[in-house]
Amino acid sequence: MPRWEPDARARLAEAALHLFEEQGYDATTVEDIARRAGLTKRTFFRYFTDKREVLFGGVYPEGFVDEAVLSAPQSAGPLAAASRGLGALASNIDGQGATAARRIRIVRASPELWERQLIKFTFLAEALVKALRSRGVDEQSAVLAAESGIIALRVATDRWIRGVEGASLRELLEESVEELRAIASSPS
Amino acid sequence: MPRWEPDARARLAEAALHLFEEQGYDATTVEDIARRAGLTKRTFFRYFTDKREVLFGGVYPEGFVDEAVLSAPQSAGPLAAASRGLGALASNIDGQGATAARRIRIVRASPELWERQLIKFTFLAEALVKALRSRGVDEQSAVLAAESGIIALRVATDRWIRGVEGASLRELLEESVEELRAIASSPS
DNA sequence: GTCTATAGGGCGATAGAC
DNA sequence: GTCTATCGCCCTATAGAC
Repeated sequence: MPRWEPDARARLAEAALHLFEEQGYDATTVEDIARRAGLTKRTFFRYFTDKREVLFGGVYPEGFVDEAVLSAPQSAGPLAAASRGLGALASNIDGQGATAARRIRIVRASPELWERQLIKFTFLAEALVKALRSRGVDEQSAVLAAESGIIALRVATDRWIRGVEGASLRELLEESVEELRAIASSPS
Repeated sequence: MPRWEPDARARLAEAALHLFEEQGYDATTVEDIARRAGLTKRTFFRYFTDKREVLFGGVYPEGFVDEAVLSAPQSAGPLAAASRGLGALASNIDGQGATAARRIRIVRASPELWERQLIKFTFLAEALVKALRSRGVDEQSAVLAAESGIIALRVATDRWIRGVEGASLRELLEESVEELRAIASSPS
């Protein structure tokens, strides 16, 4: 018998998800979360640097994109390569079942959490830029391609969350990227 | 004789700018700012909802974009119209002198402030989307054009802040938009 | 686990301006 | 008298230090 229940981190994350859904992010204190996970406030801050991180701390999407970007065909331009990377990420989210959608909905409901989400996108962009750079893309173009790709992902996520069509996030991403291309070649 | 010095809001903003530059955002408390402006902490929170807002609260860039977007020629596509709006904003920043650059540098130095900046970009995007919509652009395209334009502005701002070339933000924005168009038409 | 600094806000008191 | 900007006091929660 272990002295503590295992997976303190995961239990805290699940407790937070539940409480944020039930009573909202603001109305939930760190102590509430810790208690529900059978831990103390002090322990919460050992796992997460702040209250918001509990919704993001387990997810490191940067890991997925790297390989996918590098394995894109030589002929692929910067935006296509970036889309490859984001497509891998989208597939992963598609595979996570309902939890991912729950998380996203909570984040969208709170400005504070949305702020944090936006900065996470920045980290994702940095990872994409790094991968594109090692394909020989220049800095400026890499940043533009990475950030544009992420815009497409965000737009796709909007539609995915509303979820009327039942399409996968990955499919919706492809569509958004195509639309982005169309807009960028619209008359100036 | 008025009982209080006028312009409490502006005094607080200037005090914050000075102290953040001098000792950093984290090391500066709201009380420090208030004291320097000859006010109390409580009054600070009458003007700004939180500590970060003191760097953003005076700036409402959304106002500029609307007219510029609507006055773009009929022939202009969504991205061109969005760029018009952002160009008006860039010109305004160019005209603000050194204060704008000081603000941007402080914001870039603190992750917390950068988070807030990102959410302000979201508001700007919403304003752009609204203007584009009233030009008859569909929702999806409007979001993509607005967000892409803002990406171009961000990239341009990076270069402007480094400021080696001495070019105006407006000029750098035009260049970034052209580069964005090139990337979006790169092979898939 | 306790102790402390700070953010942020609720409410009422104050002291001019009108 | 009313109106309004500021202040004072009190409180909770976050976050981190010891």
